[in-house]
Amino acid sequence: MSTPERAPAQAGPTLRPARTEATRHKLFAASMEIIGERGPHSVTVEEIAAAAGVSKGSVYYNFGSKSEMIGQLLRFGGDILMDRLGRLADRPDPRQALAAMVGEALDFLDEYPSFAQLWVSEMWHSASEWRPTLSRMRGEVIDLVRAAVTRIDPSGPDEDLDTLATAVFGATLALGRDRHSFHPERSRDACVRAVMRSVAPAARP
Amino acid sequence: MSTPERAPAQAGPTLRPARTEATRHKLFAASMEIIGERGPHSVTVEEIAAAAGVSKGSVYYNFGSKSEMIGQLLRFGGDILMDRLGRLADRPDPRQALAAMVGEALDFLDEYPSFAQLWVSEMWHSASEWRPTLSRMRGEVIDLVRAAVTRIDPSGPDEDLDTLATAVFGATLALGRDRHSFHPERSRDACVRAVMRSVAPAARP
Amino acid sequence: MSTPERAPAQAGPTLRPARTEATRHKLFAASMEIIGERGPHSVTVEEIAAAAGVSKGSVYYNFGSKSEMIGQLLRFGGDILMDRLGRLADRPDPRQALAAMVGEALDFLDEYPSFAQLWVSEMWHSASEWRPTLSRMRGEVIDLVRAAVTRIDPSGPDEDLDTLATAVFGATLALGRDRHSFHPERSRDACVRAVMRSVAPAARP
Amino acid sequence: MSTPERAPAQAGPTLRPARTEATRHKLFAASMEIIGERGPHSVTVEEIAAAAGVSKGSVYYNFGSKSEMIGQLLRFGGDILMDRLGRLADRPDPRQALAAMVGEALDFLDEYPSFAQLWVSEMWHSASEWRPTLSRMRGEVIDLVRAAVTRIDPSGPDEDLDTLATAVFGATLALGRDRHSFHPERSRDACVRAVMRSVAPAARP
DNA sequence: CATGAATGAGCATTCATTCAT
DNA sequence: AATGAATGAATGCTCATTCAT
Repeated sequence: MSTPERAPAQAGPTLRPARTEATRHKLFAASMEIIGERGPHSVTVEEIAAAAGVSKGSVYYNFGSKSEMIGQLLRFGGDILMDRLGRLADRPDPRQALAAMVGEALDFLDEYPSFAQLWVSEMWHSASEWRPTLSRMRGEVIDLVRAAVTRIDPSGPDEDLDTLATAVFGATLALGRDRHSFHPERSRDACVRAVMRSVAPAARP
Repeated sequence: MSTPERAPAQAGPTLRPARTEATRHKLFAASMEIIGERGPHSVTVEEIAAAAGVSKGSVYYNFGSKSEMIGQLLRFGGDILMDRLGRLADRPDPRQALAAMVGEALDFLDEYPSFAQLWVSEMWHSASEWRPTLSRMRGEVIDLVRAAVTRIDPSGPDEDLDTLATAVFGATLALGRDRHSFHPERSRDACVRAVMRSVAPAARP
Repeated sequence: MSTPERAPAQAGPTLRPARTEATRHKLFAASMEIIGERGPHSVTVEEIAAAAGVSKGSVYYNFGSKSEMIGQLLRFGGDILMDRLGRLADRPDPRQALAAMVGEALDFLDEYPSFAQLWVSEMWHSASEWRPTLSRMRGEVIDLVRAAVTRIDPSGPDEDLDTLATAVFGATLALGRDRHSFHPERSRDACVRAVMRSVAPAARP
Repeated sequence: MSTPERAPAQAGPTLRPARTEATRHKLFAASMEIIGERGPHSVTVEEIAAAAGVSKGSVYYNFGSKSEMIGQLLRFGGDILMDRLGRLADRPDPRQALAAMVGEALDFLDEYPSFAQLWVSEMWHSASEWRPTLSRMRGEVIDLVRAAVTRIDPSGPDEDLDTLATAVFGATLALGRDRHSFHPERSRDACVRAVMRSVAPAARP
């Protein structure tokens, strides 16, 4: 809204927007660091600004409000995740593709624990200020997982595929957060194996 | 802390504690209703008191602080869940036992959506005020699930059983919340089936 | 709005409302003192609270907002003025009645200079937050003046009586403020005489 | 203060000052428009700059501060009024001269309602930032009116003439603002007549 | 001359908590 | 056992002002 659009990269005029962009990234980085750990309500704008090395006023100049800033942070993080998962979706072997995606998701949850925590906390909040963004993010990830799951076993009704994708998603999310909070010793591979059991080849009776 | 212990149910002296107990339950009920929807930080003590039909002072008389009140609310809800899951743990068929527990958990998440949301939001919060309670609750549920999972397939290392239990737990939680927020039409059975795939009989190659 | 209604004056239950009433009056008195002199925007809630000897929170407990408090202050002051003018309206001699009202108004402007300043500043502000209150106050005073003017000389169209009443009102207001700001030496009588010239007996040619 | 003095109108060097002058007038026009309506404190420098189509920095380059800018605006408006009234002062018939001035003043208040509002709001403010300017403006106008009034009826002490001039001034101001805010239908002539009653020929008993 | 990103002191408002009744 | 008026520390936000370009 109050976010000025950048001019195309050129000499001279580019310098100012670059300054804005730098401030914004510093704020994203600082927010990622501290918001998730303590929750969006417990972290003050002043803390975020200080952590980013800018003034409180800069937050408002660049984002307009604390809420809007967190909203853009969510989009920012969601784009990173989608980008990383998207690269793995078209591996030839469908089971390997899903395993790679689960592993990548675990890595992401590991690298951005604060973002992950924020996401889990807010995703199913019916009254979250960031519902639209959160809802879209969830949808995109679920779609990606369902596509991978469908390639493994296309039989069965669509609803079941969606349900299974949600189960895979939830298991991965829980394992990722659990590794951070309660079981840092648990290996990435063990987690991937546990999740992949739900798409194991069916037993032939 | 400042919560006075009730005298054993007797005539006369019992009347006052009964009044206290009533106030307490009204507060639990009102909190469950609104805290989960809007988050513990966004809800004020005044709102909770108003929703319960008591005065703000009553909250402090009965619980000592907002934080302590939410802590007791968490224990209250956790006890209900553990009680309901515990009854199903010793069914003869291990697979049926786990399926029953997953189903029961889904029912619980459905009946207490606000509690469920509060739990998901706070469980992996490293700086949550209610970490000890939350941590214990998570541990108890995971233990129950791991026991059920172990009865189905005791082979493999302990860590893998724990990991699998966590995956089952996460999948169930995600499906329960998702039914509330995004897919109210999804059937309980479909969710149970999806979760149970991770403990499906292994394929014989 | 958030202003709790007082119980009828009785022993016991009356104490609490009395406390509220006392706080409110202290705040009115303090506001009268400082808001007019420096303008509503330049005075902070903290200053008002400090001047009244209460805490900042009390302002919000009792009035809900700074704006609402000033609105009630305007009503409070307007009621005093109307009450004082109203008592003089029915004097037998119409010219004496108007002169008394002008004099009383000058006294009022003298006793409550801050209220007077606030009134002059905001009365014709098209975007004032207190437009409705201000508009009603102006209407009531003008009505009173017009009635007095009409008793002196009922001839002529209604519009002219209204216009004349406004002229009398404006002249009185200006003289009252001018005495405060620029001419403290100017006598009350001289002011009344100047205003009364506009309702002087017409010359017989 | 930081306002650079313009070079005398010459070719070449005049271009830049012309640009400055244009910016300045755009800012005066925009300020007149919005400051009166919403009050000097409620309007931000950003809004004024945006309304004038210049940058915020330009305001500071041209005026040094918001306060100084409003001060110059007041002088600007005051000069226009004095200029217009001054032209009418020496009409042969003294009563016609005053009537013409009152009418002209009403026209001015009509054409510059925002300036008028700002003036009324601040003129009697004991702590106004623009006291000196405001005080001088008031003095000049009152002097003009008193001169006109004196020509009509030179008898009586000086104080009474001053008082009468203030009454005429106040009545005119109130009628002018009232026409803008509450009675747009009221005719200019009716207002002039009402004001002129205070200098009507005295009745011969 | 002009711009606009950045600043930080200042302010209205919120809300958990206290305590006299 | 309960109440509600009062508190004040904490916080989101505003806005006049600065300055590098």
